[in-house]
Amino acid sequence: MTAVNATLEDARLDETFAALANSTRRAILARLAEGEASVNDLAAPFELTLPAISKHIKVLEHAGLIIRGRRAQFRPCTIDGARLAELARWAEQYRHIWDDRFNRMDHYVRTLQNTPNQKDMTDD
Amino acid sequence: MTAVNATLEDARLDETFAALANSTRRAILARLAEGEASVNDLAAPFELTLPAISKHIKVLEHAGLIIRGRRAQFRPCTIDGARLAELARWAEQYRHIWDDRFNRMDHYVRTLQNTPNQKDMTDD
DNA sequence: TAGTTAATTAACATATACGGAAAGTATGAG
DNA sequence: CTCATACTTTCCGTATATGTTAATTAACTA
Repeated sequence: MTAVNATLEDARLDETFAALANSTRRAILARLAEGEASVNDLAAPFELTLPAISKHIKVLEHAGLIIRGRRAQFRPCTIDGARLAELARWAEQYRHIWDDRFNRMDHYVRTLQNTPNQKDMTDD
Repeated sequence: MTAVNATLEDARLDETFAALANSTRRAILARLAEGEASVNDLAAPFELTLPAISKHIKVLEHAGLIIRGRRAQFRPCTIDGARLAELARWAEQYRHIWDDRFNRMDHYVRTLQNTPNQKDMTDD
């Protein structure tokens, strides 16, 4: 049930992960973490053409990772943390896999659940 | 300089994010967080064919998110937390963007340093 | 108005992703 | 050896991603 139906959050995570699966876009995001920047500002460090950067920015915007403004002929970009927060929460859900302290706690909880003092396991 | 050269970690993050940019693969990972499973076990909840699942598993394995064993004709899959930890660390780097407490601290530090957050864009 | 700057869109080439069907491999069981 | 089970690989179609160059739009500037 849960595994076959794609939820709204699934679709959003698809887009977030896909947007971040490119080092140019991650570098753009890193730059925007230091503050607002124009498309030309963002393009400067790269060996790519402006249209290429423009498209990367479009991907980041569509994924909700950045917000775009207007000032004269400039389209200033700002980072938006909401999707990054969602991503961090997603990763945190696996903390017990990679964090030894949580790993031990997880094992402790499992041990408690297997104690024959509980009613709910229908073992026979 | 930093922005144009792709590092080893960049390539690894590319692969990690790309592997996770698919809800089927994330669901497989979620299942494996509960413990080891065979390919058929993993395929059961989906409406996809076995070859499709097999390929998804291959992507997860190549991205280093899971490890595969051998037991008779079974190829049991296990989750590996290293890349997820790397991902969590990557996201944490942006915590000051989305966490208000850190945001205020960030602002306080900037104020102390008297460092302007933005470049001058000749507003008037 | 003509020109400059900022950025996007269009058209195109190439590569990769994702899915199915069919065939192939590997191990265990009779 | 033969069959069943558990997967993987190959082939193929379709869709999306990433980059280029050339053309276009939008807004300021002289």
